[in-house]
This record gives sequence, C-alpha cells and structure tokens, in this order.
Amino acid sequence: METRVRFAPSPTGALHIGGGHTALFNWLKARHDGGKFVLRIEDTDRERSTKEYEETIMSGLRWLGLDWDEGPDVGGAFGPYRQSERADIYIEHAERLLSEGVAYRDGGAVLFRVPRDSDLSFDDEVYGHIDASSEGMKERNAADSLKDIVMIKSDGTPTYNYAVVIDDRLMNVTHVIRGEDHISNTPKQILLYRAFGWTPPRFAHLPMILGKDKKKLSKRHGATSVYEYRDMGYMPDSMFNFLALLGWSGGGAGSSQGSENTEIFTRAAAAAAFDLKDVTRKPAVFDFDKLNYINQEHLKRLDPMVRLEMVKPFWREMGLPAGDGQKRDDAWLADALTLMGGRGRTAKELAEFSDYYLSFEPVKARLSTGELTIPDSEKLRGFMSALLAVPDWTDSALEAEARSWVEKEGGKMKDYAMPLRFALTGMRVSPGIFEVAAHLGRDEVRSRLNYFLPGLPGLPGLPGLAK
RNA sequence: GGCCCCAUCGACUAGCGGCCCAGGUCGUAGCCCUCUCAAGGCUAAAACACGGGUUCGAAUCCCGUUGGGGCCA
Repeated sequence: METRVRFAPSPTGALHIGGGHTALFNWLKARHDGGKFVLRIEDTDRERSTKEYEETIMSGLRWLGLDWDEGPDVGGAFGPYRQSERADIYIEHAERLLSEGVAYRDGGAVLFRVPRDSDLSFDDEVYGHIDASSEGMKERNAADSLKDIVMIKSDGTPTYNYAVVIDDRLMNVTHVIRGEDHISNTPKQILLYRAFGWTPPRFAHLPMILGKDKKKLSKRHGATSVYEYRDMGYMPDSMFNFLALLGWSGGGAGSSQGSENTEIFTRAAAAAAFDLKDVTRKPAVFDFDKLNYINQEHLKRLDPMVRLEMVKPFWREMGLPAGDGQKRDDAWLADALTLMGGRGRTAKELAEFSDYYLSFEPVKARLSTGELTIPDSEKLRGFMSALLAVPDWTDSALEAEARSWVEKEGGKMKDYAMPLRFALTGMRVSPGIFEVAAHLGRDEVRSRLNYFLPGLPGLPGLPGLAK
C-alpha cells in the first residue's frame, strides 16, 4: 500500500519550529517510501484562523524545502483540504453514528457514547506499546472519567479529535506522524475509528522540542517561527539538517566509524536514510550552537554564486549597494565571499563581516570612531608605498614584499599588517589581509590608503602602476 | 490532582546482556598553524539519575524512588 502521510497545521500563526519539525518528518517518511505527503489545513477555529497564516505556513514549508503532493493549493483526489470546507462530511458521518445508535445528541452537540471497558492501548511506531487502560483508570471510568467524546459541538463545528479521524480516514492516511503531545489523544481517536468500523492508521509520535530550560519551546525562548531564522541569516538547508537531527539518529548522528562528519547532509540523503525506527523518544533541546555550526558548514559548501544570492539581501538591508549596475560584478563578489572562508556562521554575519568589499564608506565610518587607529609613521608610509609598488598584484607577491620589508626594516609583521587591515577593512579581523588587498585591486587599495595617509610618497606616475 | 511518556557527557545522540573502566558530533579548554579572526590539524576534560532486584555478567531486563515533559481536569 502506498504510504500517505499528512501535516495538518492550524492557520493561527506562522509556521513554528515544532510544526516545521513535524512536517519535516512526515516529508521524510513520504519521500523515503515514495509515497504522498498531504497538507491539510485545520481551520475549524474560525475565530483565530486566517487566510494569511495559511499562506505563511505554506511558504514556510516551501522555504524549508518541504513540498507536498496534495493540499488546498494544489488540490488532489481526496479534497477539499481545508476543514472549513468539509463541514458536510463531518455532519454526515456524525449522523451515521447517530442512526446506528452509538452516538447521541445533547443540546446541539453530538457525542459518541464510549463503550465500557474499551481497550485503550495501541502500538506506536516510535514509542512502542502504549496502554492507557490501566486498572485505576477503569475504576474511575465507571464513575466519570470515561467521558463520552464530543464529535460536533453545539455550534455545529467538529471537535479536533473527531475531525482528525474523519479526515485521516477519508484521505487514506496510512501513517499519522505528529508530536508526542498527541499521544494522549490517540486512544480517543482509535475509539472513533472502531465506532465507524475502520482500521486505524499506524501512529508514530515524535519527541517534543524543548528550549534551553527544558520547557516546551515557546516565544520566551526567542525565535520560534521559521521565518525568524531566515531573517537571522540561517539557510533552509541548515534548518532542515538541524531539525532532522532533533530526535533522529539515522542521518549519521552517532555512527561511530568514519572520519567524515556525517551529521551534515542534504534533504535527499536524509530521505534515503530515513526510518521511523531510528526516531528517538526523548524530548530534544533546541541548541543554537549546533544550529550555528550546521549553518556554517552548509554555507561553506554552497556554490559561490548561490552563496552570493544568499548574502545579498543582508547587504541591501545594511544599505550597501548589492544590486545590479555595481562597479563589482557578481563573480567578483562571489569570490570575495569565498575569500571569507569559514568566517561568519550565518548569511547575515557573512554580510556584516564583508561590507568593506562593497563600499569604502563603512570602513571610513568605523575608523572615524577612533577605536582603530593607523599610526602615521615614516616606517608605515614606507611599507605602504613599497606594497603599492609591487609589480605583480597578487596576494603571494604582496606578502613576499611585506616579509622582505619587515626583514629589512625590523619589527613584526603584525605591526604593519594590522594597520593595513584597519585601513582597508576598518576591522580588527578579516581574511588574510594580503588576499583582501589583492582582491580589492591596486587602485582601490591605493585610494583607501591615501585616505588615511594622504600623500603617500611616489604614488602617481610610478611605473607599472597604471591600472 | 488523574493519566501517559521519557531518563547516557553542558547539548544532540550511538549502545538494544559480555566487543563499553561507554563511541561520534556540537560546545568548552589547551597546543599547532599564524598578519588578526575564523577555518584546519592534534590533545584534553566531560555521562550510563538513585536504590533494589534478575543474571556467571547490566548502560542494556524487572520493580521502586526521584527528576523532566505532555495530555486531561
């Protein structure tokens, strides 16, 4: 039988980390099995559900790279895919149980009469056998606890536990994969499946994601929506990778052999390796350090031109000219970013650390605060002049010149390299400064040096300096 | 309060009775490299919650305690 899984968010907010995590595992299951991933919108709460949030959730999923095969936007053979459009279906099925005498009306509501001594156990693909029908429970059931299950509320809308059963069944869902917080709903739902004479799907619950304080992830832990991560400069590949590692060890986490770090992987590799058997049961703490590391790794592996596109929005946000018609073309900018090496863990940091490639303005601004100073000494001027006169404008030639100059004049390399760095980047840290200088080009370097040390001797007209 | 779930280094985890005085990854510390910071290389510190069993032998099985999480009220 073809695997069919679903992600069923309520459009009452943006796609949050927990939702993304659940969607991701469903996607993994579908793609591994070559099955179908269904998106269903659970918008029975008309008060809080909005079309905007529905859109936001969908674009959040797309951003993560999770595509669905059926859903409100793409349609499918089992629609409609919004609960608000399925009201008739819920009523119809409620009437069926009504006519069979296993449900009854109370006020405007329809309730399912739970049979005494019901078996409340089930087998979870992740948690194994779960049995809620304990002795103590049974005793109280006789009294009050075995409450009948509301299916349709008096306002005519279906309850969550009822609608989810109808929808999952009618959409031929084979595996219900959702957060562990739904474990306790499962027995009720199984009761409903039985009432209809249906075989329940397989259930697989996923561990919760917790904040640093081990509490369920919420606003007070900081960013919770996937868009906030995008805006912070995290990449979709990284978020996917990171989320997949939370509660799943099959991606290579823990495998003790091999020298390669197998915790960095692509969507395709994860899908190929995925198995519900490898899902963990312990709640997992969201760890920013690890996210940062994963993002950095993906950033390093990115194709240079793709990386450039990733960084551009952040440059623009900083007011830097990263659009078309710049004096530097994309290839040059991409090379500049490659030069950054592993510096910067997010696209945003990368942008911040590399602003001096786009413009001299931020450099001037930083130097003007006086925090960084370029000593105006004869020696330094001599050094700068010597550098500018290097015939072959490459990083190795520049470095060789610098070394021989230092050897001749005494002092330490950093006594010259640091002021050079300040003058060119306005920063205390940067890639190798000779590489930066080489990439900026002789003209740009000369003009930047002259800004801070006006009248460097012998510049104009030096042979070989044209261009 | 009732019920359910969980329990290995700070974090994510491997482990499914002997291969474990517990392995990998992130983080942390130190060293190397070095014009700075990263990156990279090497090294180190760091865990089986506790108490009972079962067994020749337990991180692995059972019971209890404690702790954490969740659902319902």
